[in-house]
Amino acid sequence: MKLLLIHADGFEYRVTGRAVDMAEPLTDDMREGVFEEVLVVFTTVEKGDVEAKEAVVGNAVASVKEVASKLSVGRVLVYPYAHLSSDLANPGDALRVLQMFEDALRREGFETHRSPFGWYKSFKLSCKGHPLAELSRSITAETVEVEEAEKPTPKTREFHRFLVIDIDGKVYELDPSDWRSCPVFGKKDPVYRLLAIFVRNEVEGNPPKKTPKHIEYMRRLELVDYCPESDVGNMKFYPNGVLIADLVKDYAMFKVALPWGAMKVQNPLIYRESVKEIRELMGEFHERDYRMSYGGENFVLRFASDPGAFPFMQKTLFSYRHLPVKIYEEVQCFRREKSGEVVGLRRLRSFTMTDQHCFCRDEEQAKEEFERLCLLFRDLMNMIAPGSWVLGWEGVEWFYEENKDWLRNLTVKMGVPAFFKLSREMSHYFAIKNEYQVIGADEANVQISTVQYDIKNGERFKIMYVGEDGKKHPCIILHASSFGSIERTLYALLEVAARMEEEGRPPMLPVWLSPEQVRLIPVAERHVAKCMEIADFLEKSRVRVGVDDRELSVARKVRDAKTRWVPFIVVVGDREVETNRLPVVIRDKSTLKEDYMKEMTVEELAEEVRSRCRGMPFRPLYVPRELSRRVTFVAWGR
RNA sequence: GCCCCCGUAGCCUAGCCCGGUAGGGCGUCAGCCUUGUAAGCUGAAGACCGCGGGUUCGAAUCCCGCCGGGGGCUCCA
Repeated sequence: MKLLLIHADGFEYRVTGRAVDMAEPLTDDMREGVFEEVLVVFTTVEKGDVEAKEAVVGNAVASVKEVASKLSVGRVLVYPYAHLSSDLANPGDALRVLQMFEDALRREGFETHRSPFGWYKSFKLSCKGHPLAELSRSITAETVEVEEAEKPTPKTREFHRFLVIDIDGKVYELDPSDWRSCPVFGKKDPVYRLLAIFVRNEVEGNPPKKTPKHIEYMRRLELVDYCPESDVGNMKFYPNGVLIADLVKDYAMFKVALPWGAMKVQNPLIYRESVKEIRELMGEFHERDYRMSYGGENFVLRFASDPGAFPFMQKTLFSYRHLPVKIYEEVQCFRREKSGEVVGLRRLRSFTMTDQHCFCRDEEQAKEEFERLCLLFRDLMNMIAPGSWVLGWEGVEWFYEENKDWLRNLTVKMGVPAFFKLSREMSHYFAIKNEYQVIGADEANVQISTVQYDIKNGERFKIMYVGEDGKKHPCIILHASSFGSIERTLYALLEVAARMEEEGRPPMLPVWLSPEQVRLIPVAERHVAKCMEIADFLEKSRVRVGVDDRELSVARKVRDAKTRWVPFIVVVGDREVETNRLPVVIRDKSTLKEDYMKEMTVEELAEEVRSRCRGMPFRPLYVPRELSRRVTFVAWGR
C-alpha cells in the first residue's frame, strides 16, 4: 500500500464521472466534500496488500497516527488514488481494503472521511507547505518504510570533496560520512575542538540549539534590544551598543580599509527595480526584499553591498595603471528573512556590513590582494574573538588544484586550521571564498569576515579597466567583508563571553570594546571627589571610566559593576585617599569564584588598561560618567 | 513560511486547569542609614492581565483571529 499524506489548510472535491465499472454506489453526501485543517491521505492499494490486509491496514493506521499526532490534526480524509503504484490490486479488493482502513481510522478516534472509489473527481488542495506537510509512506504487512517527500537536503549536496588544511600545511582529505576518524581532530589544541564543531555543523547540520545566551546579555548590558514598533529583526541600539558598533566600524575603517588602501564611498539605500543591474542582482531572492512603490515605480531597499558598488564602479573610469582599485563602504542592508528565522542577533532583517571591493587586473594581482585581505582579517578575528574562530572555505575544485600550494601557505600564515568544501562546477560568481567562523557557547558557527574571489561579475556587470592596448578588459573582483554584519559580530562577542562563563571565567568583552573600562566606587560620599579626580586622569589617558556616586552600599555597587562586566573595578575610601594606591579587581585574571586584586597607582592602572587596547580604536564614554546621572534603558529584575 | 510553547506594573513572576476584574519580589520615588569588594532599613506610587472579537449575568482565566517573543523545521545572494 502506498500513502501520500498532505497536511492541508483546505481540501475540496467533486465527483465528475464514473471511472471504473466496479465503482462503488454513490450516496448524495459522497458527491462532494469540503474540509478544513485536514490530513489528506491519498491511498493506493496494491496487489500484495490483499492477502495480509489486516496487517497492512494496521500498519497504515499506525503510520497515519504518527503523522497526525506530530501535526496535531484530528481530521483525516482517505482519498483513493490509483497513481502511486503500477501494481494495483483489483478494484473490488481495493475498495474493501479502503473501507477497512477508513473504519480502523475512525476507531482510533479520528474524524474520518472517505471520498468515493471508482469515480473521477476534481479536487482543490491547499497544502500548508511546512517540512512535514508532504510525506509519503510505503506500507507492507511487516514494515513501515519512512520516506519523507521533502527530504532534508544534506548541507553537503553541492560539494563532492572535503578536506582540512592544518596550520603546518598538512592536508587531510575527509570522508563526510566518517569525518570524525580523521587524525586532525585528535590533536590537543582547543582550536581543533572548534574545528570539529564547525565541520560537524557543515557536514551533518547544526545540532539542536540551546537558548542563545546573547539575548539576555544584549539586554542586560543595555547594548541592543528588540523594537516592536519596527518590523521584526530591526533592532534598537542603546548608547553602549552604539559605542561598540562605532568602535567596530572604526576598526574596519582605520585598521583595515584605509591601511589596505581603500577609498571610502557611500551609496544610497533605495534602488530602482527598473534598472537592469538591480534586477539581476535581486535575482531569485526577490521575495526577501523590502519593496515599495511610488508614483508607478518600484523600489527596493538595499539588500547587499553590490547594488551600490557595481553601478558605482561601472561608471568609474580607470586604467591598468590605477589597478588595483579599492573601495570601502559601510552598508546598511535589508532582507526580509522569514519571521521564524529571526532570533536575537543571530539573523536580522536589517544589519550593517563593512564591505570592501578590490578590482584587479589579473590573477597575480588578485591573489596578492586576496592574501593581504586574509591576513588583515586574521588580525581582526584575533582582536574580537581570540582563540574562538576557525576558517571555512568553499570553492571549485579546479581552482583549488591549480592553487593548492598557495592555499596551503596561506593557511600556515593564518595560523588557524581550515576546512575546505569543493564542488565540481562553479555554482556562484566566486571561484573560491573563505569565511571566518566564530564558535560560541551555543556551538553554532557565526560567519564574521569573508573574502571572495570573483571571476564572473567583472564581465557580467561590465566593470572594466582600460588596458595597455587601449581596450577594455573585465576586472577580477575581490569581495571582502571585514564584518559581514556588525550585529552578528556583537552576537559572536556575546556568545564567546557565554563560553567563558561556562568555563568558569567571568564573561566579558575585549577591553577595547568594553563600554566602560574602569568603574570607580567611592566608599562614602566624601570619597566621590577623589574618584572624580582619578577619573579625570584616566580619561586623559583615553580610558572610559564611570564613577558610582550613588548612595548605596559598597557591596551593592561592586555587584552592579560586576554584572555589567566592567573589566577593572576600584573601591576608593579613606585608605586610598591617603596612600594613593588603588586596589584594582582585574576581571580577565579573576575566576567566577575568586577575584584577582592588585594594588597599583593611577598611572599603572592607566597603563594596565592601555596594554590591552594597544593599537585599537578609542572612543569616549557615550553615557554620563556618574552612575547617578544614568537612566535605566532595560530594567532587569532579579 | 510552517509546527510547538509563551505574553500579568519598567523587569521577574503567583493566579488560568476548575470564570466572580489581581498577590509577591526587584527596580523607581520619598525618608532613614554614611556605608570597605556580588543585594542595608521603612514607606509610597505604579496593571485597559499583549491587541481585537466571541461565549457568559460576569473573562487574566474558556473559544477564535491578530501582534510580539522563544524553541524547532526549512532557508541563508
